[in-house]
Amino acid sequence: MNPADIRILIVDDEEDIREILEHNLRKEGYQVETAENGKLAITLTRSWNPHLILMDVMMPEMDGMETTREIRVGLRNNKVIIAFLTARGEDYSQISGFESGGDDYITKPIKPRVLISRLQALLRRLDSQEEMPSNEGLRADRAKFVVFKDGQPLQLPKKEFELIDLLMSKPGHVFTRLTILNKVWGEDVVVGDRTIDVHVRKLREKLGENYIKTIKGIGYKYEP
Amino acid sequence: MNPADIRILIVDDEEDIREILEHNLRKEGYQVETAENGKLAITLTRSWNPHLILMDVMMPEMDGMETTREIRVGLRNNKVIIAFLTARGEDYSQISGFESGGDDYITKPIKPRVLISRLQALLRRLDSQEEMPSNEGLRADRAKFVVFKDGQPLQLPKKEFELIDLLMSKPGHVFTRLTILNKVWGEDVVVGDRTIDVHVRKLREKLGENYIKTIKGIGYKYEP
DNA sequence: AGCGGTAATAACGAATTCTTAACGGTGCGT
DNA sequence: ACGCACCGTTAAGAATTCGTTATTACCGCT
Repeated sequence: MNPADIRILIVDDEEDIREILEHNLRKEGYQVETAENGKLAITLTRSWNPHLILMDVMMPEMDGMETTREIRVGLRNNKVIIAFLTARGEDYSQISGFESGGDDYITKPIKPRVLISRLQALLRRLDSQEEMPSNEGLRADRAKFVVFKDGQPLQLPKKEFELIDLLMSKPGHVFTRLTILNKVWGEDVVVGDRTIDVHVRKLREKLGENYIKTIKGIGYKYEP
Repeated sequence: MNPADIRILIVDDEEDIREILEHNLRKEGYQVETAENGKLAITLTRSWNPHLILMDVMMPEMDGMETTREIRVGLRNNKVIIAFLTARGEDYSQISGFESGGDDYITKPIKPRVLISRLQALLRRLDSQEEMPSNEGLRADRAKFVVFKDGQPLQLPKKEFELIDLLMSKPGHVFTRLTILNKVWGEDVVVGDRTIDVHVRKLREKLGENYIKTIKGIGYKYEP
């Protein structure tokens, strides 16, 4: 995949580190954003949907592990790769983070050339996974409750957004009406039979007829 | 994926290391083989086709980098994940091995619990690659409610899908009409005698005549 | 209270899917 | 050759499911 199509998010509380990393990664052609704390990282992850996150383990308030967990549970489309940054001295026991969803770790001090190599190795798995949310077609932004259609932002009402977001979380996957009701409306909310249809109708009006497909007798699915 | 289905190859010239690693990985349920040099590693890789290789970087004669290159060029189905073992002191410049196809590295001394975590992280990418499109014959995808015929997706109505899905769940197995009625229509649903036949007819129309076979007096079966 | 926007429902029509019924064919035993 | 049991095929109409519109209820805001 082209570096220019890859979004990397740097999360570190030290400004120096952020700048060094950002500079080196930009030099390679990647898209780069930075966050100085876990909260910002989560927001940016939701809205910007990076392919890879470089996450400092040691941070005040919310550390890398916690941030990682938040990101993993909050994200529907759970494909982001997370690489931890650790000081060389730190004990490896920290790296239980792998069990909370981290994918690799990199020790400081960081040598730029080595970093690039590692990242390329990590990013290789993106290639094998093809289907990455790109700017074509639709993209949902959970932080802003906005859906981008061919780059154009579209403000959607809550229910409509949650519905399309659910469908888009697994492209091609068919969600039964029951599942949709449980996830979007809640476990024990009772609504009429035609409610889902009406929301689908409005989504198709706004997004176009070709994204949501009806599977009669089963439910609906999203296809790119 | 189940540990018992995963093959891990250990490549190291030191017998102690090999034994420690082998013991720990077997304890987790993995299949394990060992090789004491690069040549043996290549042979074993070709014949045994491991999912993951733990490769020592420093070895006499053929080192880990060279072995890796050999394996990468020689293998057709190039899915094997290679993790390097390096002494903590060694310089990272060694890790140009990433560019020769390595996927990760792990520093010695090795702590078993950390190792297992790392491997699980690496092996995750195997899971995400699940669906290997075997383009021959039919494949039913319950998640997408779609049947693939020679790679072409086919949308089937609910009953038809459930019927072919049932038959395909045990290729070659004969399902009696009664069993089919219970599983597809439900325990206490009463339908006419010809209902199944009609659905079989439609399936044969759409999929071809050669997949569903009639066993007179008994029922139907699917054969690939 | 009035307004703007969202959410849910009802009612009807349209489309698809399912079932049935009727008839035809095949094989087997007598 | 005949009857019987079983399956195949077709077409028609039930039954289910979905789409659409209009209407009402709701909620937050000014």
